[in-house]
Amino acid sequence: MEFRGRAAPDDHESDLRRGPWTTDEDLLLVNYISAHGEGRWNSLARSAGLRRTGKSCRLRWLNYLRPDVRRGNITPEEQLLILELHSRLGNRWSKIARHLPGRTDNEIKNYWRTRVQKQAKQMRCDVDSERFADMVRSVWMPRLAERIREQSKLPCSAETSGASFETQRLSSPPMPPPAAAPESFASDVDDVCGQWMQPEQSEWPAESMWTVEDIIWLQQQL
DNA sequence: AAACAAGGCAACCGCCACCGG
DNA sequence: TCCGGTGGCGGTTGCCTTGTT
Repeated sequence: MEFRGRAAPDDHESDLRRGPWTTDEDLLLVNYISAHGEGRWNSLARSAGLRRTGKSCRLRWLNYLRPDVRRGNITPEEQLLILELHSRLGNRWSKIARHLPGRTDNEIKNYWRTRVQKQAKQMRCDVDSERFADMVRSVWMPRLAERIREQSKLPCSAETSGASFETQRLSSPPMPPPAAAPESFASDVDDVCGQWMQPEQSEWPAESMWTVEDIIWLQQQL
């Protein structure tokens, strides 16, 4: 993947580079960490011959170069989990990320700030409002769970479905019906909800860490 | 085809907590 | 106790891509 994001010239004052990482820098960092391990980021940066701050190296490694980083679409299960955890933890992105193996706090934060806040905006309400939180709990999350369950019932091909989907326990009780929502608002949700989940439909995940039951259990812990 | 707007996301910034000397 | 170094975290920025006019 090519590099994007803020571009900045070399920092001539401190001889430190900023901005997008080059392939060579990535290689230096990966090779150094595979040989010596991670940690002590400032000295690591110097020892590896990188003209970067320790912070920059750490961020690059954690968010991009780490071998177990998952990239690509946030799956519906992950969406549901993010909504669930955010309702309990708020903007504690790193804590949320710990429940989604391979996802970084940065990625989850970006997801929230782009996708979720966009939907809140379309519904003309504040993303931090109780009204939006209610709608997420009572409409979007049950719908996501329903969609996940529907997808899991589809015939599974080797290409499109991983083993964890096939082994999902489908005898879980149905989700409780959504709580009553103001009618006009609910119709807004109908419009928006489809758009929200649409991008994921064409690329169903090859595997999922969480079953529907896991997520329902999480909801019941509320 | 060109211009413009909006979205996505990598990377940076500032603050804070922790730790060892 | 103080202080500097380090790492973690949430918020923000700004470039590139994609969609729209």
